[in-house]
Parts: sequence; C-alpha cells; structure tokens
Amino acid sequence: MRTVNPEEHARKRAHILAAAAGEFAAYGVDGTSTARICRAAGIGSGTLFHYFATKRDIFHALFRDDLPRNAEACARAIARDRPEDGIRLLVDHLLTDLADPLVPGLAAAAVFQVNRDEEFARLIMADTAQVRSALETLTTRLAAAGRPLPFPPGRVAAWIQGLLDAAYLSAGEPDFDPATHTAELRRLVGWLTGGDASATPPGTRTSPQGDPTR
Amino acid sequence: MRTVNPEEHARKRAHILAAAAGEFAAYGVDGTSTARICRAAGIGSGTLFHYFATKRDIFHALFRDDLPRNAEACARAIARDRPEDGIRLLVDHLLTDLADPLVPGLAAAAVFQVNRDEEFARLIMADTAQVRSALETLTTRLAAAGRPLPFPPGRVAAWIQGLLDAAYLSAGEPDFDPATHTAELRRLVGWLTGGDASATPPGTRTSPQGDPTR
DNA sequence: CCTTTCCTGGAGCGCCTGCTCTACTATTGC
DNA sequence: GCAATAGTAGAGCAGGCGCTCCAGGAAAGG
Repeated sequence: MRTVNPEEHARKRAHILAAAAGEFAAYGVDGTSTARICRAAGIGSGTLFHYFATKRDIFHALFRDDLPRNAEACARAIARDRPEDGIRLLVDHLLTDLADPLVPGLAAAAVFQVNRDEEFARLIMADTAQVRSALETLTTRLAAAGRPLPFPPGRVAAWIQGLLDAAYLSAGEPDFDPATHTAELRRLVGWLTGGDASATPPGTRTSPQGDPTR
Repeated sequence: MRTVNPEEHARKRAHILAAAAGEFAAYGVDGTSTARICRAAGIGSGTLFHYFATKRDIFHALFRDDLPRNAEACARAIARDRPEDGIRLLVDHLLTDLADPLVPGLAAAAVFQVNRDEEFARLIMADTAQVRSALETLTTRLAAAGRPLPFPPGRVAAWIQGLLDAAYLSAGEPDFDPATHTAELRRLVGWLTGGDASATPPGTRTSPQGDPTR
C-alpha cells in the first residue's frame, strides 16, 4: 500500500492555483488555455488534471478557498459589542487584498463568470449572502440604537457591499491609490451608517487623510 | 457602376449589432462564436465579415456608437447655469439604460474586456475621461461656490462615476430595483456634492422615494 | 441591354482547444 | 524486496474556432 501525503498534495495544489491565478487575471478564464497554466506552473497536463477535474474547477477553487476565512470574519464582526466596530472590522477585512496587483484582473474575471457560469454564481452568491447577512445584522442594530440611517438597514448593507465590489474593480484604474480610496470609502460608510461624517470640517477638502471614524 | 446605399447599409449593420449584443451579453466575447452571431442575426458568415472586420470589432462598435451621444450630454451638462443641475442631468443620462435587461451582461463583458483588450480599453478610457472631465468641472464650480464637498472636486467626480459603474454591474442581482437604486444613488450623489441630503428627515428611512434634489 | 460593384451564403482551411490515455517513475506499507 | 498506488510528462484526439474565399444573385449607372 501507499497512502497519500495530504500536506504535499496541498502544497502542490496551492502552487498550481497560484500560477493559474496569474494567468486568469491576465487573460480571463476563456482566454487562458490549460496548456498555458501548465507552462506557468511548470507541469504537464497530466499533472494538472490529476489535481483538478476541469479548467473551470481551478477557477472555482481559487474563490472557494476564501469562503471559510470570510465566514470567520463575519462571525468576529457580529460578536463585537458596538455595531460600528463590527462594520469597520468587516470592511477592513474585505479590503485586505486591495493592493494586490492581481486583484483587478481576477475581480473582472469573477464578475464576468458570475453572469455566465451558474455553478460559480452560486458559489459567489453564498459568500455574498453571508457578508450581506452580517452587515444587515449590524446595520439593524445601529438603527435600533437610534442612528439615523439614510436608507433601510438592508439597503445600507447592500450599498456598503456595492462600494466594496466597486473598489476592487476600480483598483485597475491608472491613478488608483489604495490608501486614498480606503480612507474615502470609510468616510462614505460613515455617512451610510448615520455617523457624523457628514459634518465636513473646513480644510478637509484637500486632505486625503484624516478620517476620525473608529 | 453601382453606388452603395448608406441608409440600408446602416440598417443592416444595426441589425447585426443588436443580435450580437444579445449574444455577447449572454456568453461574453470569447464565449460567443461568430457562427452564433450569424445564426442570431439570420445571416451567413460572409455577410458578417462584410460589415465587420473581426469579432472584436463588432464588440467595439457596440460601445463606440455611444460615444457621440455621451459627448453631447456632457456638453449640455456643462452649459447649465447651476452646477448641481448639470450633475443631475449627467447622472440621469448615464442611468438611462439601467433597466435594459442586456445591461448587466454587457457591462460585465465590458469590464472584462477593458482588462484584456488594449484597444477597447482606450475606447472606454476616452469615454470615461470625457465624463470625468465634465463632472470635475461641475464639482469644481460647486466648491468655488462654497459648497462643503467631502473630498476634493476630482475625487468627488471619481466617486460619482464609480457609483454609476457599480450600478450597472449590480443591475444583475436578483432583487435589483432600478427605481429604488436610482433614488438612493441620487441621495449619495447629493451627499458627495455637499448638498443637504445628510439631514435625514424622520420617516425617510423606509421610503424609497422622496429625493428633493433638483 | 450590359457592366460594374455590392451583397450574400456557405464550404472549407489551418489552428488551437480541453481533456484523455498511456507509459513510466517515486514513494509508501508490509 | 515486493506489491500497490500516487504522481508525472506528454503524445494525441475529436471538435470547435475565427476567418477566407468563392461563386453567384441583386441592384444601380450608362
């Protein structure tokens, strides 16, 4: 008998995934041939299809692996005493990879794939629903505490999520600055959650920093 | 001799473009074969390539045709006396097609293509820059008039544009309602332009309408 | 009428695709 | 050391691709 070494297996799998991520980000799913992934990973096609059933499966795995981490972040956010802290925590977590150069390409490929590939759509939907639910719980708590939200709690949650998605897509623009964008996004979230961010102190107009929300 | 009939030519071209738009929205550029476009348009491949040089060219034409209309809208917006009217005009113009069922698919395909196809990226960039410039002119005028913008005028313009893009992408979500989304977006734009939208009157929290900005 | 050009469908070409299959080596348990 | 199986490379296959090319119908000018 010979048993499988799960650790080595996972390492090799991750190696292939990393190589595939670069190709998918650059050329998309349809635009990336399996031969290209093999070349990038330095393996033969036999090896590739030993680890993954289909090309689509590779792309799915790239996002499926993030699901548990997001679930954990949601749980931590809800556990916070002050809802605004939870929202801040969740927003920060979801913005972690904003500076990753692969992100815009992968985000574009993902948005595209959601409209095309039903199985992938369900995968992403599960993740989205999870985050949405957490955000809605938190915004509902804010509303219950008397915060004057501009929209119903569910809609506020939807907008926060929309802003996050938009951030990842705009990360590919030529003069994109993650720090500025993050700061401004927090400001917008502050307004959406009924914070005092609407009171604009004079002089802030030209300063990219200076967000007192915490 | 025989002369070309430009009117008939344009009609046929538009017919092919309409058919292609449906296919591109459903399957993307790579996922749509030229044979499929031919079938959808009820023509042979000879005809298709008589009107368009390449498959990519068909996709480009789909967006290139909108450029002059957007330019005109920008000009009209800048010509307005009150900058907030101009912004409102431009935002409304850019949200015209939000209810079109093809829009989410085409937007996804476009976002994807921008990251892949350099020529298409330049095409979209030209359109984006044009709108951005108009918005920035208007927000700068607002700032000069003493309006307390939350960010520098250029950044406010960028955010308005980002919100518009996000709207088109989220238009594919299951419970998307164009009217609600538009109303809320105008509210956000109101805040971004230093309007009084931040003062939340009680009872607005559950009302999807009621935006007094004009 | 004839000529010229536009317009058209579809056969077909060369190429590339995702994936399978086979032959082989490396590593494990006994 | 032996058997069993995990892991690997790459040739090869069937099918689909974008696009070309050609033969002929349709329509305009003279």
